[in-house]
Amino acid sequence: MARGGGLSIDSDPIGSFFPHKPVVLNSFPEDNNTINNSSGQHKWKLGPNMDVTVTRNRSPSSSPNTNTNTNTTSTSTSTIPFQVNHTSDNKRPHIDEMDFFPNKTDDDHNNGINNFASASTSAPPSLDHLLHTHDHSSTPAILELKVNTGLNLLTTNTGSDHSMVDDETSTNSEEKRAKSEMVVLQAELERMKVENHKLRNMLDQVNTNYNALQMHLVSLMQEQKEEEGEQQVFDGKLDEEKQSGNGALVPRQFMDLGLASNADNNEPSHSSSVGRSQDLSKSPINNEVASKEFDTKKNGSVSDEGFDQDKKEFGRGIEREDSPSEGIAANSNVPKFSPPRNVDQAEATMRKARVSVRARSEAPMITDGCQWRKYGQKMAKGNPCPRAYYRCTMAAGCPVRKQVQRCAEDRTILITTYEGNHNHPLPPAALAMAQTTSSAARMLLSGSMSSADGLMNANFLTRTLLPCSSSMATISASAPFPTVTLDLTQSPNPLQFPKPPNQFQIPFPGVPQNFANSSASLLPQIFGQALYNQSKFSGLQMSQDADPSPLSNQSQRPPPHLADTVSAATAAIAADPNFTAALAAAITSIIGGAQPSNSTSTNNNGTTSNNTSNANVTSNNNK
DNA sequence: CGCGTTTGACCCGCGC
DNA sequence: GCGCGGGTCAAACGCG
Repeated sequence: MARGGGLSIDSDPIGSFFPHKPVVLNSFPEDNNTINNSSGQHKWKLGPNMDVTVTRNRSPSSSPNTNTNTNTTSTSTSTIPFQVNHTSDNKRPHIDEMDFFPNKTDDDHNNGINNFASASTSAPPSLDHLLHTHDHSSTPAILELKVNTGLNLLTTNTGSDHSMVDDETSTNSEEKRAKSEMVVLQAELERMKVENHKLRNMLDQVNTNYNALQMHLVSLMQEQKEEEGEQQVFDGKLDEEKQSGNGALVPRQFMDLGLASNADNNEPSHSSSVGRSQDLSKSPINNEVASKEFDTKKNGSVSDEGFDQDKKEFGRGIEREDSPSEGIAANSNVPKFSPPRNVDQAEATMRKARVSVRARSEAPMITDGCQWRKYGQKMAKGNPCPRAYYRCTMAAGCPVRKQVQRCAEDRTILITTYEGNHNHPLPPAALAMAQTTSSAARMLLSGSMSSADGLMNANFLTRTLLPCSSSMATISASAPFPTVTLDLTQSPNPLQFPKPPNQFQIPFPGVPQNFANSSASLLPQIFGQALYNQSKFSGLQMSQDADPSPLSNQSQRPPPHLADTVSAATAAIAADPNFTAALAAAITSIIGGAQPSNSTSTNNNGTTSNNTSNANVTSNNNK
């Protein structure tokens, strides 16, 4: 292939791999997906068409249930069949026994009660689990539960009764002793039943409260986001004028795949960096420290325990200039509840967090409202489709990058992986995707704190987002890059709405335009809100609620009808047989704009954003 | 000529 | 130490 050439016919290998051939749906394409499957993963079914994969950066020994994946990976893979009852929030779903707190550190143990509190706040199912697994109490949380149940008292009583019985055995018959024991055991059983009943009631109440709060918060978020979006559309030109006039950036909205609460967003000089020294040299306003320099200094300058290990653990590419004292806690107005070490770990995790969006599209790239410049392309192992690397060019030195690759199994699926934090305001057209990915990243952070959280988050996500439809979230906190995958490719119910097996669905023929528009506008918000909401609930994220991100700045307003919104969205999803195609197009349409692709897929309803950079459509379109 | 893409080379981390 | 794979660089190149 000849070099260069912006519009050469064969300049887009990614697009060229689109086969226009039959696609097998619902075959759990992640099995061979190089992005989702790059390392050890936990997979489980969350529903009829609901597969969630959790991959965690842990030592191989931390995964007790190890199955070999189809791909040869360096980390172990665990598959956990996991059925979740979506129909009842207050009913106890039967969850197979899992270790929600594997490999807890002493610090975690010391905060067991807090963990338990956060767990109960973020995901009620964990309580169910605790109830089921209290016999295996290896964590303070479970021990605490035991104490509350009064089981210890029962045990004591049993012991004393035993002694009484033993005293009587010298004078009474063996039968009397047996009877006494039986009475004691029956009494104990009754007590346990009462305790169990109480606990169940407590659980129900907690669930109820949780759901109420959950809905309330999501509704608040929803309302606020809508308001904010309008406000930003309105203010867009003003901000631009300010920037051009004063030369000072007025942060309006940042796409934040990292810690949104970090003040980095307001100070690009403190933003996390995925760039390298060469990039920095090109960027006059970029204050990022070159990664190589950092690498040479890090051992000396970074004394925080565990950080170096984190660097190794997450592989190369963790480039942060912030001292460990900076970041979440330092920039947060909320006191830290977690040990600094955990914060650092989480921070390192977030700085590496990636959000991957899987969507069906023939277009070479999803138009997400940002401007991207392609800087590389590589053949990735296990995927005949090349992976393209793009860098955000909306602002000099913006560290955000994305990778675009087609799924090996289903080349109609375009996998876009975002990494890094924008150091510049985003156009309104980019907000939807930015907020979605940002929220997903936050969720990933919360999920990365422990595998338990990951499970709970995924569970929460599916329960909250789409209680009656397919799962779209994959948590892949894998080494080296923890990733949240938003899977927009699966139809909600393949049995109800079987896809035409041999064709790629063009989004809008046959799809009511209003659906395309409505669902397109709803889904990213739902994703973002739910994900964000989830993250706010969980563990470490609780300690950084002083989130400077626009989402967190939202004023508290009366809760609107979020339930209506969600239900409307899910209904729309469920009602549309072309769900996946429409959804793929939805993203492109909602975020901005004109999909310049000349392909037959996506969004061509002419919805263009007048203020968007519609970037990316480049020569890659054809191929 | 500027801008963006292409693509081989290079760097780095990791596993053996 | 070596090879592999992911990620990035930057010169070459084409288009407008």
